[in-house]
Amino acid sequence: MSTQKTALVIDDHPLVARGIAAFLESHCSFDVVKAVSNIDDLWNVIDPANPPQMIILDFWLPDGASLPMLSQLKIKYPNTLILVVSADDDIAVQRKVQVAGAHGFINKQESTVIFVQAVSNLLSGQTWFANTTQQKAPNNHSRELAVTAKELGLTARQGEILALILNGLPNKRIAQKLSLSEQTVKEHVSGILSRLGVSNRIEAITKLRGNRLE
Amino acid sequence: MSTQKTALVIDDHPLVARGIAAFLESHCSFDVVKAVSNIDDLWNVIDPANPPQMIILDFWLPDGASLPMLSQLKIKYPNTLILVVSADDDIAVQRKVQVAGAHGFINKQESTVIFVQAVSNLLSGQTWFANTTQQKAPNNHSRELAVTAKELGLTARQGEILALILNGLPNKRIAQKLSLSEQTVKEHVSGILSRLGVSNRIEAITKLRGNRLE
DNA sequence: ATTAAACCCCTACTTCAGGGGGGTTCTCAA
DNA sequence: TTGAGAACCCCCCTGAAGTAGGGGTTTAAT
Repeated sequence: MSTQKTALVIDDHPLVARGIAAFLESHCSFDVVKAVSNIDDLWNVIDPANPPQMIILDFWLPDGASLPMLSQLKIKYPNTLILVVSADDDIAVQRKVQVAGAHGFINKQESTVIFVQAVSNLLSGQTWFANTTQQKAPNNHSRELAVTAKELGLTARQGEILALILNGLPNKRIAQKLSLSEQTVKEHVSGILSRLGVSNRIEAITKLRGNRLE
Repeated sequence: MSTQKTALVIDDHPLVARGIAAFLESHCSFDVVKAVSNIDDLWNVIDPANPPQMIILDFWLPDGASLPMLSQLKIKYPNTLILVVSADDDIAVQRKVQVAGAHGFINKQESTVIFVQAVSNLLSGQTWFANTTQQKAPNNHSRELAVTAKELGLTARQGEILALILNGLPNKRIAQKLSLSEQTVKEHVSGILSRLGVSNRIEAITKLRGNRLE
């Protein structure tokens, strides 16, 4: 139980909070994800002796309460990762939460795959903030639920193999289908797994569950 | 598959859409809940021969596209229930969607319990609008569904373990979680696999993808 | 009282998955 | 020209997954 990975979602819309929590539980390797919609509830839900590994915080809480709350969270639970989500893509908002000490900022319009990547980045000790110079391009082109190999940072071959993995094929059958040696398939699989930040194909499947590839 | 109960969630924020979909799958009696974030995708996702029982539609889509879309949906799929959700509680919004033919309207700030009630009301043929001539029928039939119950020939323990398998947990962690020996878990896994007619857990996951265990 | 089924544990054993070494080509860019 | 990256192949090794034996308990039904 000391190894329980827990997270907490704060959003003033209960349905959204519960929904994101459910998503995190099924896609991001958390054991328990709680959801709160009321700012007062927040402090009751957190166990001071065992704070969550990560808090997903909606930026647009009533009365602009999110930034002060962020500061309080940083003080009380300095080891908790804080990922701020927002519905608007004003770069000023990101800068605000960044200086306030959040570990990551992500737009609600981002695809779920990007969201999963952001979460795993934070979990591995990195941060997640949009680069103000580039960005923009990838997600405007619609089709949010369909994921391309490029969006995942995969090569064409890797994307091809990932599609077969997601269909449940073992390496041997992938090799037959693509006329490759099984060893070569393993190489590609290893590349895919490390790129996705998972440790085996099952995690890859459950992580990308609900998304179509290509 | 003709008895599959499906729903569709439309929200321009992918995470919210997927989150609500996950919530519906786990808390309402739907077998499959799809999520789309792009208006163009909507028409591709719907199978005209087998439209979803219910569509959850975010009111604040870009360019005010929700009302025209609502009308189109009513024409093409008159039997599909439409529940509109919105972040603001302007009564005028509700009136608009009501005259446009929606079966229900609910605020995102409502508790999840209310949301579940609204969904089951619609499913039972009633409507759900605030402030009008309707009363909150308190849980007329609480058929807590059977989304994908163990009634696929699995014992209680097997269902419990299958749920963990579908979340991507390896045998060792399943054993820890249930305080069992790893070997015992393997026994149950073997039982599950032969019962489901698959040869390994990956096939089980891909076979049951989209279904949620209780 | 006996049987059956669900549950639990053990020792093997085989196969697969994934990581670690080696390599080889080919292409593209500095 | 050199170098980097992608795609391909091979061998070895660890560990997980799954099967097949062997035990055992409890509970419910016959």
